[in-house]
Amino acid sequence: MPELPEVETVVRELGEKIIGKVIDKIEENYRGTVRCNESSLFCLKEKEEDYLSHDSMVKGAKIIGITRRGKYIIITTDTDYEIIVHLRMTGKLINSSPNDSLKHIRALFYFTDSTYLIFNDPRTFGKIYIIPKGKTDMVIRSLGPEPFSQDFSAEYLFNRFSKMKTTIRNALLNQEIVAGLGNIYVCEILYDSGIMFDRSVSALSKAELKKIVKSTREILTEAIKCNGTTISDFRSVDDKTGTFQNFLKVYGKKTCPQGHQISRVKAGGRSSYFCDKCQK
DNA sequence: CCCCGAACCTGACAGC
DNA sequence: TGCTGTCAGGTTCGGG
Repeated sequence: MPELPEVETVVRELGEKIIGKVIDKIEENYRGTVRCNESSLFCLKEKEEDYLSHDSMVKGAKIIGITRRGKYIIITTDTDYEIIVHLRMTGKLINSSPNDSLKHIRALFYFTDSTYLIFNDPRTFGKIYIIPKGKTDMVIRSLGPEPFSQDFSAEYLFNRFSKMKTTIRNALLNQEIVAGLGNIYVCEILYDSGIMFDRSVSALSKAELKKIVKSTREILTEAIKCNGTTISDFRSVDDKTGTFQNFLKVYGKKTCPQGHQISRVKAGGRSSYFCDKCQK
């Protein structure tokens, strides 16, 4: 469930359920999922000597808030620590008891009221970070502006793009430029903007950048209303699915709404879908 | 310094 | 049926 609208949906739904609960412990079922050592927080593979017990950091912590920054979920507590979750490709937070349908539980929150929060993640890319308050910036420091903030504007993009030599697709996927976009929404945004994915950023006009900013906000707004996009659903019983996949115009499609053939190329290691008639 | 491909993993699916 | 190859919503690392 990985791009901004999906993360936003998780945050909204989870907030109602877990705020006020007190953590008894967080169990790690797959080594490296729960990170609390600052020196190895972001390492792809946690080294044996970096492993640190987090038991004392979370025991008795009361959850007082849950918010989002980019694709990161930030759970605040009444202790000196915050819990930050990144779902990566296949991570899911599920507010239910462990059961046989959840075959890839990588971490498990035990609450004092005998309920659970399950972190299920087949591909094991997802991570849970336990970080002292105030050091949260370590995780999030490099993120660009939120798409809905004033800071994300045509003017901003124009300034940043002037020094960059990459494509608009790669730039929008870069979380340091703007936080929260992923492959699906970038494809949709560029189609809606009428801009070809491989255009060089420094060659884009202010009018085109304005269109990108507008399309980004419109598409994300609609997707959030739909509770996000659900693709290739190997989902479990009680995690709800989004419906924005019904409104996708190019991602995973054969033809665009104008009836033109959709093309697909590998770019930056992943598929880019586009219409060469609608996008220039 | 910037950029891209590989790496980190498991599962689904198409084709033979 | 069972094998092989490809693909998947993300980020980090290392080589060019």
